[in-house]
Formats: sequence, C-alpha cells, structure tokens
Amino acid sequence: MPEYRYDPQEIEPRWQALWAREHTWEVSNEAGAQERGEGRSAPGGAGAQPGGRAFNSYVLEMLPYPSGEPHIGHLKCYSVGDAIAHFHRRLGARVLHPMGYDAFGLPAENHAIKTGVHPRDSTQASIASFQRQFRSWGISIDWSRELATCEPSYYRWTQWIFLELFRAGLAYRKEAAVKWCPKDQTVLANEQVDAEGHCERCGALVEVKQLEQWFLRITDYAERLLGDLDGIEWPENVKTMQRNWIGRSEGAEVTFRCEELGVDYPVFTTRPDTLFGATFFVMAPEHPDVMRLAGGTEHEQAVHDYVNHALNETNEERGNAERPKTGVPLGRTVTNPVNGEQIPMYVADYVLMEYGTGAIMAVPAHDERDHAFARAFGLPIRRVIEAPAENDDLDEPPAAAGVAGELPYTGDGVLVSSNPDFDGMNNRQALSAIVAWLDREGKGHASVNYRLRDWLVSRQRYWGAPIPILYCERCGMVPVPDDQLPVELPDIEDYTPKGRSPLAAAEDWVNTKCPECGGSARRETDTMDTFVDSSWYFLRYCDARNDRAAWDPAALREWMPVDQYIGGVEHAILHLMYARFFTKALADLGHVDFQEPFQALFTQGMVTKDGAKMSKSKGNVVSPASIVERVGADTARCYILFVGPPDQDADWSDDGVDGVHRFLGRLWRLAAETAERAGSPRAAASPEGEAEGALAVADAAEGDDLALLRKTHWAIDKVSGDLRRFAFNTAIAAVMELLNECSRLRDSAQLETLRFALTSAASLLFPFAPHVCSDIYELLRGERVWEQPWPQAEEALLESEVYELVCQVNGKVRDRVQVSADAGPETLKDLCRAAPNVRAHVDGKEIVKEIVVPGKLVNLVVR
RNA sequence: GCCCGGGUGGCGAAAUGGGUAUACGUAGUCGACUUAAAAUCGACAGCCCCCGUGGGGGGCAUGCGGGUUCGAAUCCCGCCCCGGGCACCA
Repeated sequence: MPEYRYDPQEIEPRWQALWAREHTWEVSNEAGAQERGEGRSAPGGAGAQPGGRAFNSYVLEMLPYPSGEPHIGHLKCYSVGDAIAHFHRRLGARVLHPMGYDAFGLPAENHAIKTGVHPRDSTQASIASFQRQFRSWGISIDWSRELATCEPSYYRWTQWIFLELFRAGLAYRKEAAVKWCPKDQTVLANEQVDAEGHCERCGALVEVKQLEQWFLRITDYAERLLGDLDGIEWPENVKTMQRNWIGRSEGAEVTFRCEELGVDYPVFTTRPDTLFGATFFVMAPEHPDVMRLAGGTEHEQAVHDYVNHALNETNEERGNAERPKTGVPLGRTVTNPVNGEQIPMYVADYVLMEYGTGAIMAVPAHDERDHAFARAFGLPIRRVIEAPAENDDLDEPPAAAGVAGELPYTGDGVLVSSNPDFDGMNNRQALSAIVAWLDREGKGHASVNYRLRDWLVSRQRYWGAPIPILYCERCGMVPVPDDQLPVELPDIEDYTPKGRSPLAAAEDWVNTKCPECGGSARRETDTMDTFVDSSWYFLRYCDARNDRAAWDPAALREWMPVDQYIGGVEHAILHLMYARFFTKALADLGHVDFQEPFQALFTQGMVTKDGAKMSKSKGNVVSPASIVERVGADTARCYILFVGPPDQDADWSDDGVDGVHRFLGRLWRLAAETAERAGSPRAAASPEGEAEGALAVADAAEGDDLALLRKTHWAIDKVSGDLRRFAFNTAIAAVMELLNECSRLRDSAQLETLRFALTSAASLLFPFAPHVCSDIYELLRGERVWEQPWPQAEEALLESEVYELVCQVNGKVRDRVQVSADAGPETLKDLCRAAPNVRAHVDGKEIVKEIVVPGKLVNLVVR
C-alpha cells in the first residue's frame, strides 16, 4: 500500500483555483427574482424547505478596514461566517456572501502625512493583501460584488444618500465645540489629544473652539431605534448596550423663571416629585445665557474665569464624577414654579449642556450630585420624601437608594414638607399629580429625554468622501445636483491639516460655479466620517454594479434584511446603531421597505495570545499568513473554531493548532487509503446509489458495522444541531469522535460502511475545512461535496436497542447494567435492585423511594 | 458606582430542559515501529485512600458559604475573584 501524506499546500490551491475558475460562490439576482413572492424563510433546519426549493439567505461579516495585512481576528470572523454560509447553502439556500473594504479613514491618511504615499496607493496595496489572503483561506466569497468605499463608484452613492438626508432635513449644520490646536492651527480628533489635554503632535495645550459642523439627526429616531430592538435576534448584551446608549428617561420639563431678566429657563427632571425640595438652580458652563446672567453682578469676573477654565478642561477631567464639585454663583435667582420660592442660580461643570436643556433644578436631599454641591457651598438641604418606616417587610427599598434616615435619599417614599395637596402621598403618585398640576398651570409638562446625541459626521480630513455641498455667495448652501455626483476627491500634495480640511488648499477644486445661479461658489471642504460609508454598504452588495442608482429596489427585496450578520462586539454601539438609523431614514424616504438591516447578529470573541490582546508593541502577534503557510488554511480555520465557543475570547496555542492539523491529516490519510482499497480513484465518478448502498448496509448491519453506522448518524445529528447554535467547537469534536471510531473499526467494519462514515465526516466538516473535505469527498465518491445536500440523520439509527442504566443509591452511582431500550419502569427498578453493588449498599436498609428516569437511571432512596 | 460576561483536570474546554461531571483536543507517561530521533500507530490518565496478579471497592472534587431537591456545574440567597461596557445624563 502506498504511503499517503496529507499535503495542504498541494490540496488547497487546487480547490481554490477550481472555485475561482468556475465562479462557484457567485449568485445572480435574476434567479432569485423569479422566485420572488415565494416568501423568504430563514433556514430553520435541514429539510425546512420541503421539495428542495431554493430560498435566499444573506450571510454577511462586517467589512474589514484594510490596513496592513489581515490579522487573526479577521480569520475568526470569516471562519465563522463562511461556516454559516456553507451550512445555509447545503440546506438548500442561495447564499449571498460578499466582500468589500472600509477603505477611507485616518490611519491611511496619517501614513500619507508621514511618508507622502497617497492614501489611495497604500490602501490599494493593503486591499490586494486582504484579497490574496481571503482567497488563500478558501472563504466562499462572491467576488463579483466586491467593493471599496473609497472608490468613486461607491462614494457617489454615499454622497447621494447624504443629500437625500439633507433634503429631508436630517443633515444639518450647527456650531459645535471641537478640539483645536492653536500652534498647528488645526482641528484635532479626540484621539489626538492626550489625557492632559495636550496636542499629540506638538504638545501645545489644546483649546476648544466653536466651529460649524455637519450633523445627522439620529435623535429623531431614538424611540424607534429603541423599540425595534425587541424584534431582532441579537445578543442580549448588545441590545442592552444600545438601550443604555440611547438612554431613554421619562420625566417632566419644568419652567423656572428669572424675574430680573424676564427669561424662562426650562429644565428636564426625572423627579418632578421632588420639586418642593429644589433649593438652587445650576447651569452648564456652555449655556449661552451664563455671561448675560452674570453681567453687571459682582460675580461677573469669577463666572468668566470659571467658564473659560471649564471649557478648556479635557473630557477625562470634566467627566470624573469623583472629584469635588465646583461652581460659582451667577448672582441671580429663579422662581420655583411650585411654591414661588426664589432660589439662587449657579454655574457648575457637573451640569452638561448636551443633555436636557443645559440647566437643572437642584434637589440636594434626593440627588447625590446636588447633595455634594450643596454641602460644598453651604446651601439648604430640604427633605421632601420620607423613606418607609423600616425594612420590616418584603418591600424594602433597594440598597442603592440609601439608608432610610440619611440624606441624600434617592429611593421611594412619602411626600413631606411639600404642599398640603401632595404631602402624605406616595412619591410615585405624587409625581403624576404634580406633573398634571404643572400642565394645568402652564408651568411644565411630561417629557421624555434621550442620552443619544446627534451624529457629528464632518471631518476636517482628506481621506474621506467629500460632503457634496456648495456655498454660493448669492444662493447660500446648495446641494450638488445628482448628475454632478460624485464630487471626486482631488489629488493633493500636502495632507497636513492647516486650520481647515486639507482639501481647502486645493483652490482649483474648491472654486466652482453655483448650479443654480451660475455665479461663483465654493465647495464644502470637510469629508464624511467613515462610519457613514459603512452604514449602507450591505445594501450596495445587493446591486453592486448598478451605475444608475445606489440599488434597484427589487434587488433589496430579494436579499435584505441580512439573515446573519457577524462581527466584533466592539461595533455593538456605533456601527450597528448608525446602520440601523440609515435603514430607518431610507425607509422613511421610500428607498427601502424594511426597518432593520440585520435580522440576526452574532458577535465573536477576541483572539488573545498568552492571555493578552495581540499587539505589535507586545510582540505577540500571530499572523494568519504564517499559520496558513505552516499548516494550511483548513487547519487554521478549524483550530480557531475548535479552541472554544466562538462568542467567547480564545487564547491562541500553537500546540492546539498542531493537534487539529494531526486530526485533518488522520482523516485525509484514512480516506485516501479507504478510497484506494475501494478502488474508487479520484475523478472516476462513482456509480449511482452510493447512499442507498450505505443504507442497504444499514438494514443488515450488525456488530461493528452497526456501531460505526450508529456513530455516523449520531455525528450527523450532533453537528447539525451544533451548527444551528454556533457551537462549532463541539461540532468539530463530534467529527473527531467519528474519525476515532473509524480508526478503531477500520479493519473490522465492511469497506462500504467505512466509506460511508468517512464520506459523512468530510461532509460534516466541510463548512470548517472546505479544501480537505472537498478532496476527501472526491476521493471517496468522485463528487463535489458542496453540491450535496446536508446529510440527514436516520432516526432509527440514533436509538439503540440497549443502553446502560445508571443505578443510584441515595443519588450516588453504585452500578450500571445493560438494559433493553423498551424495558418498563418496573423492570428497571427490578434490574437496579438486583445489581450487585446496589445490593451491597441497600442491604439491611429500607427502601423508602424509587425514582425512575427511563432511558437514564434509577435512584433508590434508602434509610 | 451601575450593567453585562466568565470562574470545571497541568492547559483550551464539554455536559443543549435539574439526571452517569471532566466528551474532544493538548501537554504527560508507557509501549510498538526505528541503529536512534522525528513522524505514525496503540494503551494509560481528576485527586486521595483501601484490597489485589489481572482487577475491584470507597471517599473527595465544577471559585467560597448556605438553601431547595431523591438528585445541583446547572435553580435560589449571600459573598470572593477575573474580563468587558457605561459612567456627574439631572
């Protein structure tokens, strides 16, 4: 017998070449279009589509940001996604599984600043490297739909969407505070400012500057973004993160009036029940009225200094809730609308301009922050809620609400020292009553507030999609007409930002004609946040080569929403929220007819080395290319899925990789030897009826043949179930068990049985190790495994006519006996009592209870 | 501080609805093949104790302490540790 050597370096390129040559993983839109109206259905399970009718499935991994080479996290993400894509195909789906690149962004631009290499060139080089490696991993991608967000043919439509949002009032300009380096004369991204507030490049103290910025009105969608989370199959932790980010709070808006200036100041509060305990009023340093209020008072200078200082603090400093409260009086008072009291006004940095109205009523008795401020400034603290007497019943307040007698008390209780109408009332009832009263008096109303802020999308950067807006001296802000899109990014020499976007220096490009009046106009020089590019790419894949529209609605109807989205949990908030927002906005504009882009989401865990995140500085980076070169892509992919549950972090171990490599080698060698023995050489297509042949074996099977058949069907059942719950690690373990059984019985079982078992192993392992399994399937059957339906487990072979009954005494296993599968409870009890070691433990004692779990165990309770 | 994950052999892990804890893989030990090694193949293997040639028996083990149950890694209560997210959001 010849010696067989498993050689992935020979096997893998051979199959990759075939898939490329035959465009195996490409799907057209037309075929599906004919089936439209059949109703889409998720692959609920093998045989979910009786009659084998094709259904559509869109399997998508988050598109990579092409920088350098793919890392191990990419390998994990695409190994998971490809396994799902293959599984869906074999269940009968037409699978859309595309690839693209999130190709605009800061790293390429910073690289350009350092080296002068155009971002387009470095990005293109990186994309080439990603393409090469994805092909070398054998990922089943429909390359005909490939895209990069930096191509004009793509960002033309990014710009079109921006203008659609603009025309709908969802994109707008507003002054906003940005980080500004006075020495470099440039706007800085938050990441470019160090913890102490210095410019990363020159070390100068960074200032805050108000500049006109572009925003997208995502806050209009807060309620829908929150509510629609209930209808999608996402991990609970991701939903929770989005809910927290949206941060819905119910409460009331209440108006406090400054009589001296005759100005009303509304505040938002979640606790209108504590209104009678408001003893002062605080405004954020950014509040536009602060200087006007302090003007002419003895505090004017102090307020000026305080505000200046506060505005120049870093987010880290401002955000630290632990540090002592600071602030200064404004020298004015406002009227508390519920009792007419004049309460003093302050400015303090613990109040945020971005939330609510930028001003708060302070209730020091029932809010920890207000309490701390009142203590620091010697302000009155008035208790208006009395905690329930004692925690002597089940309704004890949560520990977080504080101890009953102490202040601040944030729990529930009974209103006191408020007003005869409300005193004695439970605070939750009083809350509604007070809001109703405010409403009647015109002094307030119920209100909902969100933590979510509008999305700042303009960047003073070069390597992004230009914002397609013109500024005409006569007509003002003018959108670039659709027929003039894309607004192409001009080539420039100097990428360093100088006060404005680097694009501002391209005078020829900036100066243009107004499409409305023909007069001179200037282009917007800011570019878009790269998150805009990635907020709609999944739509473009459905119709990637359309040059007349962003997509044909029919194409979206065929594929959207994405059936299974896969990516890192680090995108739980921003990308996934923005993509949902775009989808809803586009639905409102009539461009799509669904509300959620991603029906199901899977978030994969991180891959670490020696327990630490891989990083160049730590020198613990494992490069996928080196692994593939050493042991092949099948091993790399299987290992990353075998090492543990894919949603959890996994630590890379070279020993583990070798183990999986040995396993694939054993499988391939045994298959090759078996093929040789069976005289079924490669490419000589085997005769019809192979599967029936195996079944014929099943009918008559006994002994080792039956054992091997049973193991095979057990594995089919196990892997099918495991794939549905993303338990790839146990699926692979099940195929390992099957192979171990094959090895054990290789000489005692019939050749046909062995061939059937190995064919099944290859079929089941194919979603994880496509090359070697294609090779094995061809060796044993002369057929293409990816064209075969997913195997079905025979019910009859999943059950055995005997099993091992566990015999327990007082819950401890004392013996095991072989019993017939159809034995009744009484028989089982008898057999258990008769077991030798059970008798030893029962002897001389009284059996008080007998528990029977048919198919599993009998437990005798003795005294 | 708040909200999520997680804690099981030397290591990665499994146990899918309360029912045989430790599947599978690693590293390890022993054996076969070999002049030798690697590779490959086969066997053993949670910890402790007892009897014994083979083999068998008992006790203890799923972060810690309680509880529910015939029976708990799994459910409940109270803690400890590790990782992640949010964090002055009124």
